[in-house]
Amino acid sequence: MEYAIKEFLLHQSTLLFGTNVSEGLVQIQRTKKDVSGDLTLLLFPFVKALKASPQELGEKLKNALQAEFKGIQQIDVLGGFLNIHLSSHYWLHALEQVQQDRTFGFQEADSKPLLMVEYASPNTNKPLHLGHLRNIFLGYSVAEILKANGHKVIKTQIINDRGIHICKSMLAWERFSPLDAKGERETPQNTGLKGDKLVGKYYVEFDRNFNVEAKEIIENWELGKFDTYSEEVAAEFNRLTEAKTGKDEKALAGIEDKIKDLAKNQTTLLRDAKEMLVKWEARDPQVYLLWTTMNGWVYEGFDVTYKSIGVDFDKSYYESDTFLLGKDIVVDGLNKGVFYKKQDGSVWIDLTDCGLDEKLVLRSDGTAVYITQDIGTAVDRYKDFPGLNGIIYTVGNEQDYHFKVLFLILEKLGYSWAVNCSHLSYGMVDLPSGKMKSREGTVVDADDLIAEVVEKATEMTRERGHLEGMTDENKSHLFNIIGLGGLKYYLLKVDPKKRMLFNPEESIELNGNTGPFIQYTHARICSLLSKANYFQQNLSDCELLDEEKEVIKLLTEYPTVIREAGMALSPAVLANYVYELVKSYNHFYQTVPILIETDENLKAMRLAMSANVAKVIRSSMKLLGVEVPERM
RNA sequence: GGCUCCGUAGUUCAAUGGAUAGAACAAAAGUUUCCUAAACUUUAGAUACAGGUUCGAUUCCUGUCGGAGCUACCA
Repeated sequence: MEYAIKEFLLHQSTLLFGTNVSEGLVQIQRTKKDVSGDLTLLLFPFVKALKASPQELGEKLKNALQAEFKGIQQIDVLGGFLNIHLSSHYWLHALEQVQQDRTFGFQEADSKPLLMVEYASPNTNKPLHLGHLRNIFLGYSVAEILKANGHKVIKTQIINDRGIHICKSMLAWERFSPLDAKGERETPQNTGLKGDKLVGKYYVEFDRNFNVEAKEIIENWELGKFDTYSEEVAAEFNRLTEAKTGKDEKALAGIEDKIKDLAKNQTTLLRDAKEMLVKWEARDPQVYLLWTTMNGWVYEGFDVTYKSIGVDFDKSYYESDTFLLGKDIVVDGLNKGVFYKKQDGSVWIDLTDCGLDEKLVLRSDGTAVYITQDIGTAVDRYKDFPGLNGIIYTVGNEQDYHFKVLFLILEKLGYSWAVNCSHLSYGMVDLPSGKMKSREGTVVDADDLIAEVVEKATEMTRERGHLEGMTDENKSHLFNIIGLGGLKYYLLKVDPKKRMLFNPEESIELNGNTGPFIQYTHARICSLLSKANYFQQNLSDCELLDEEKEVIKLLTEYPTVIREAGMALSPAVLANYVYELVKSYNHFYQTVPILIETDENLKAMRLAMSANVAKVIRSSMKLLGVEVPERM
């Protein structure tokens, strides 16, 4: 309708206004909530272009539109707004269309180019935490939304399974893990610990011992024991004395940090970890075995977590396979003149013409840096998946700059697909106590959190749910989807780009703008439909109440919402939509009788409407990765 | 220092440059002879500050103040 009116105005513009109007002037939008009407045409843009008063214009357009469109029941001219009321007949027809469309809101599958969505991207030295959960839910949901928009999508993760941090937990396990009666060190089997938790424990253990050792070194330095004293340390201590006498507290803290860093570099633990990394790179059999064993534990642990939250990947990439990639591309780029070499042999790209800095792409010793690898992996992925038309990287916004640089480099190297790559950048998750810091132990563990929300859901559902006759298996599935649904919805309803606050109490709330609230409405509709023995049938003409029109109006917006969510890569758009739909349905449910309605036509229509609300709830929540129950 | 992002009710979040800035939570008051009260209905409460562009600004521009991030031959 919106489109038809626009076309009409454009085609008839000479007749109506006496002159041509450009497309941008015709602005039609949904009528604001507390104003009566369905569509609103803005008159302001014409006022300026045509030098006519809004009233005058409004009346003229009102008559023309009413004569042209049968679906228009009434038009109000209110200030600069022309509010169009559409007829019951029109809305009934719209509902019928929603009803008949089995994949309502979705575009034809595989009608759009192949995309890759990368998300999760864990390290194998630590278990997953709350920040990963936002990342994972977001990436998964965006992949689903893109599919709904007709794209073919490959879901992928890149696992950071190598590097000094991995060696740290390996070393700590070798050094500090106690031996059991059989002379074995701790394993997931003999401790019952989840593999990722066990490895994470030793990463922490490394850090603890390493700090102790660094502290001892500093104490020795302070005592004047100079055996490991370098000139640099001596210089820092001199500065420290100066700062102390000058009482410059800011400088003092800086110098102390610097000394700490120097001490850390002197520790045998770090030295040994570095040595281990060198051995790993040389494929030392013993180190390699330890590495594959411990990583294996971690993957088993991750799989448990992934399974519990219902996400999966079509392909996993491992940094141990990809960390050498990209060097040949750099050489290529050097020849093409995209990069340049400095005197020490390091390779750079000059991005100052794009308002950025110069950026290192290869170290002076010829080894790769992070971005080298990223260039290599991106190119590699296009080889793995012919026809790939873009990669979406779900990575925190602290890497905004990195991705800006990466995409620019790819573009400069002449890869045409670089323009289709995008960084799905999301904000940090803060706790009420402030930032999550692994060092301070304020990280919220993913498994713990999931267990907690499910437990809470169990408790609440036992209290007020309708569980009669359900098997234990069904019950535990229900508790699971309520708890998880609440958590997912809580993390997804906020605009991904924005930093958000995670309030543990709110995340398990059941009232208000929450997952369970939406799930509840779905369950209630299912119950209603089963009591009515509902089956789909054609609708007869009838007069609609405002409450009914409101709901149908929202239903018809679903396809647009999916498109918008896809363009913005934002599940939040969908979450806000489904919440609005549910609110307006609940209002209807509370005000208008359904089962006890005596007019069969009306009753049938209300049931049909309810069924389609349930359908859209199911569909949109699925795009968020949230299951909805039929009873709760 | 340079660059980027963010400042909306007590709190957490909404609002393609459009009407009286929406919700939720918390607070106060109500609604079960009726379809699941995990619901619904009321009440009270906000655009950091100062300019500018515009018929019209929470939205765009400039400045101030406040917060966060990036600015590694780390990943």
